Amino acid sequence: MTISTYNTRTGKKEPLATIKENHVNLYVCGITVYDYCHLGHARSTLVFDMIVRYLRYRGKTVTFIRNFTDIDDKIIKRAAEQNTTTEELSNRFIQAFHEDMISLGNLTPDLEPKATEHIPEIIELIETLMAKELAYETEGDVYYRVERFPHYGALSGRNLDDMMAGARIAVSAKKENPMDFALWKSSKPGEPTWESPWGPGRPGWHIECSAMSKKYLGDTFDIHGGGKDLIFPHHENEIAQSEGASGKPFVNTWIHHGFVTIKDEKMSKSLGNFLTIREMLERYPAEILRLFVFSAHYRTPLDFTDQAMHDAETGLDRMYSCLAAVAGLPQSGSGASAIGKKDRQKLEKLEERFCQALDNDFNTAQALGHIFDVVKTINKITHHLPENPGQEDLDLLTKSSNTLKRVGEILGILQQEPVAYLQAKQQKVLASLEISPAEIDNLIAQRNRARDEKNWDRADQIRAELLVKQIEIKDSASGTTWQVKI
RNA sequence: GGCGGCAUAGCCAAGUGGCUAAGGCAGUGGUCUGCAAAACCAUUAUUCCCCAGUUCGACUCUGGGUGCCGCCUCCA
Repeated sequence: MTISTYNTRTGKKEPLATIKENHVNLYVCGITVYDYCHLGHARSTLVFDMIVRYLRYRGKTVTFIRNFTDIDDKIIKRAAEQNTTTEELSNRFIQAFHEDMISLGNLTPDLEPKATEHIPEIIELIETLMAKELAYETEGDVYYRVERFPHYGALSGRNLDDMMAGARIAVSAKKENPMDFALWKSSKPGEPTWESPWGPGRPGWHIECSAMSKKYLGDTFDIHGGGKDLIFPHHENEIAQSEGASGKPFVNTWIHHGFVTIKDEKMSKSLGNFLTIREMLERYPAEILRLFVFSAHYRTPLDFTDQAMHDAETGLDRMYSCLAAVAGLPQSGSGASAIGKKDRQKLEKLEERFCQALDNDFNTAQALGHIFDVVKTINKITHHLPENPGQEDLDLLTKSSNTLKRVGEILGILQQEPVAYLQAKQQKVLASLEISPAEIDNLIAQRNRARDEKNWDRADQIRAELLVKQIEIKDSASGTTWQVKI
């Protein structure tokens, strides 16, 4: 089995070929740190978290780099507004980002380089471009000469003439061509600056990714990722910079994920229709958010609704209930096997089917379908298990439950103790209710007395009373149990 | 205007040139129960936006149309 990925560069799904066998060098564009991250950023980190986990699961070693852009116009502006330094501001939001990552349960990249810590590398790269006449200096600014780079626009499928026709580019007298972009910007008084051959200034937006990826991964590496909105101009410009300087191919595989939308509109800072990760996690546990994000393929838009979150939550409860049921089975039995061939196969093939789905361009939606399919099968089996089950069947159920947890780990779900998960959930809701367990037990005792007297009206009345307070009761041969209605 | 993507049941969402069009949520009928709940069983798209073409055969390929979204300015 080979892993195939959709490559933006070629526009096709293709087998993932790496430069070094069984090693993947991955560079993901991180955030510009001037504010809290929203759900769209969360999707980005979750998607690459899953990809890294899966590649490692499939036996590859992965060098995972995600940068911080900690100097740019927005940071300068925001710092001025808050009467602080760009350094303080960016450090504050890097810290916030790290907190968010921990809350989301994401792995930490192997390296999280910052632009401001790579100024010498950036200057060196610009000097190379200057020497090749791919860049020019005007009044302390340095621009990239896009007309000199023959493949400019190849990644995003545009050409310079079309883009100029679009004419949405602010024409600057300093530029030879309106499409030329800044590599180095001269600084205004009061702005953070670094010394350079072109005078005091700071790097442009795109150059740090070229400089840092080169430093840590070399001129050519395996996968470069980010949101679809980075294809143009950010990644296009990175290619122009890196390939212009090195003369070698920059990246073999480009992976771009889709946006999170609200009411089918892109969630973005400029539209103001965003929900920060923090706000989100106050409302829903991270595991539910992960399930929601992975319920759609990473390249399609993902529309956020409370209904969708509710669906994810119900689905997760279903998975944990299934795991809890298996955990509650006896350890041993001496009966005959009762699991049919078809069901047995379904359970045994889970891992294989899960991998097939993820091999196919990380199709998490399909993979989750297989998980639910197995959950359904396990539920069916446990429900029909005879009083003295077969040892073989018990072993298969335990094994399947472990497989569920193992594949769940790739998505960052199902890692809690199932019984504890369900209890914690009950308790959380219970804490917000206006009834104590003692009161509930008291009412159930009263109801059971009524039932013994066959006073069904009274019994039903108590049950209805409890239900109003979100308490559901279950009568069974071994007594009455209750749970919070979720 | 240029470039790209999407359109599958009430909602969400996979998928394939021909075998039953996954799965989740919601709904309905049944088993169980004093009645319920939970769980389980069954059931819910003769059909995949519309039109034309290619093909023995298309939802899947080609062309056209419609609608929605994104990028072209900062953006994950």
